[in-house]
Amino acid sequence: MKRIKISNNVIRRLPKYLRKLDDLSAAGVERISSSELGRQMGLTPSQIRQDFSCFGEFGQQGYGYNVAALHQEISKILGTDRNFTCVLVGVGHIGHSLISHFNFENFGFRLTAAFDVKSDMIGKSLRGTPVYDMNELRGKLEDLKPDVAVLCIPSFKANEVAPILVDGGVRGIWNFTNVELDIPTDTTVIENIYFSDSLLALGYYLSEHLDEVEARAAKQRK
Amino acid sequence: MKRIKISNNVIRRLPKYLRKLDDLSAAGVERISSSELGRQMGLTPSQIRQDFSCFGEFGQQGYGYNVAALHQEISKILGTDRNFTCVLVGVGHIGHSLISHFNFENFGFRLTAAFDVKSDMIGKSLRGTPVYDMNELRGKLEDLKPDVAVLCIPSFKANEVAPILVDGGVRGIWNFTNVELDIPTDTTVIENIYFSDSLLALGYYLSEHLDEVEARAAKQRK
DNA sequence: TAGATTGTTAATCGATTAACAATC
DNA sequence: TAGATTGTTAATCGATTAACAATC
Repeated sequence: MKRIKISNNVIRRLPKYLRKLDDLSAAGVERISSSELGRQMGLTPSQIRQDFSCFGEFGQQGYGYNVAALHQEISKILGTDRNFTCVLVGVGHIGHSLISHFNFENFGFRLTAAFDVKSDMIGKSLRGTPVYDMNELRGKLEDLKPDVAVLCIPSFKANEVAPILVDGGVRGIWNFTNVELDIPTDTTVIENIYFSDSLLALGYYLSEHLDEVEARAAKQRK
Repeated sequence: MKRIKISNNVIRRLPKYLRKLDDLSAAGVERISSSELGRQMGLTPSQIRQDFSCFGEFGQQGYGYNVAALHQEISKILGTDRNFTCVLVGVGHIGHSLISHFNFENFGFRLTAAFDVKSDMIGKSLRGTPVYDMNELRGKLEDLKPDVAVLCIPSFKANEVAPILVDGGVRGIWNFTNVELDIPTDTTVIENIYFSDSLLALGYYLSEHLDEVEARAAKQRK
C-alpha cells in the first residue's frame, strides 16, 4: 500500500465513522450521503468527503456511500484485517474488565494470553484466555510473538515491565497505566489511555458550562 | 471569571501539562522555562507560551515558570478547586476499578455514592463509598445532588439510565458505556471514553509502522 | 548591568469549508 | 434525461510557529 501522511485528526475520526456506520447498519440503512452523515455526526459534508478522499473513492456520484462497503473500507484502513495478536499484562480490575467484556476480535486483535503475579489468578482461563505467571512473560513473548501488549499493571511497575515487552518484540503498547512509558517511540507504537486527562477536561467544560448558566441567571436578575 | 472561547486543542493539552508538572515537582524541579518544558514534552516553546497566555501571565521574564505556581494555576483553570461531587452508576469491573484505584479527589471530584443492581454488592462500602440499590437512584440523586455521574453500566442500558441522571439534575456525565448518549448536550456536559476508538487508532499507527519497516526491508533487499 | 526568557504581535502553516465540474 | 451527490480544487479560517520588544 502506498502511504501518504494522513493527519492525526483524520485518523481519530475514522473510528467514529465506524461506530456510526455500525449504528446505521443495525438500523437497516443501506446507503447514506455525506450531507446526511454530516448532519448525524455534527460534521460538514465537505469534511467527510475530504476525509474519505485521503484513502480512495468510496462513494458514487448521485448516490452517496454504501454503508456496508464504506464500513469495510474504513475497517481495512484501520488495519482490522491484519490479524494482530495481543497479550494482556496485569489482570487487575481493568485488565479483568477488558478480558471479560472487551471484544478485541471486533477490532482486529486476538488476545492470546494474560499475565499476572497473583497466585489465585495464575493457571486460570478467563473467557478462553489463559493467565500465566508474570515470571513467564519473557519466555511466552518469545513463543507467542504478540504484536501488541495491553498494559494494565500498577503504575509504579509500568517502566519496569515496558522494556521487557519491547525486548520481547512487541510492536505496540496499549497503555492503561497512567504513566508515560520511557521507551523509544520510533520502534514501538504507544497508545495511552489517561482517565485523568479525560476527567480533567470534563471538569473544565463543566466549569465553563456552570459559569455560563450562572452568568445568564445574573443577567436575568438585573 | 471572564471567559473567552478557548480551543479544544488547548484544553486537551492542559491535563498533560499538569502531569508533567507533577513529575517535575516529584523530581524536585522548582522552575522551568518554556523551552525546556517544550523539549521534555515535544512541544514548541511558542505553543506553550501561547497556551498559557490564554489564561493569564504565569511566568516571569528571564526566569521562566515556577513549577508549583504554574501547577496551581492550571489546576484552577480545570476547575479542580470547585469541589465537584459525583456518583458512580454500575459497579462492574470498570466501575469497581475506578472506585478502588482512581483518585477522584486529586482531580477535584468527590465520589459520594455508587449504584448497582447486584444484591451482593448493595449495602457494601467500597473504599468508603456506599453502594446503593439501582432502584434508589432517583431518590438519592435528589438527596445528594451530584454534579457528575460516572456511567459504567452495560451499554444496552446506557440510554435507559442517562435520562434519569439528567432528570436528577446531573450536569456532567463521564461515559464509559461505549455508546453515544442520546440526551441534550446543551444542558449536560458529556465526556466519553471509547476504548475501541483508542485501540483502532493503535491499529492504524501500528499498520503504518509495520508497513514502513517492511518498505525499508524491501529497499535493503534490492 | 547583562543575559535570559517572557508575553504578544506578525507570519506561516495546515485543516476545514465552500464551490463546482464530473458523473452516476 | 434530470437530479443528486461525489471527488477535488480553491478560499477561508484557525492553530502553530517565529520574531522581538519588554522586563525580570
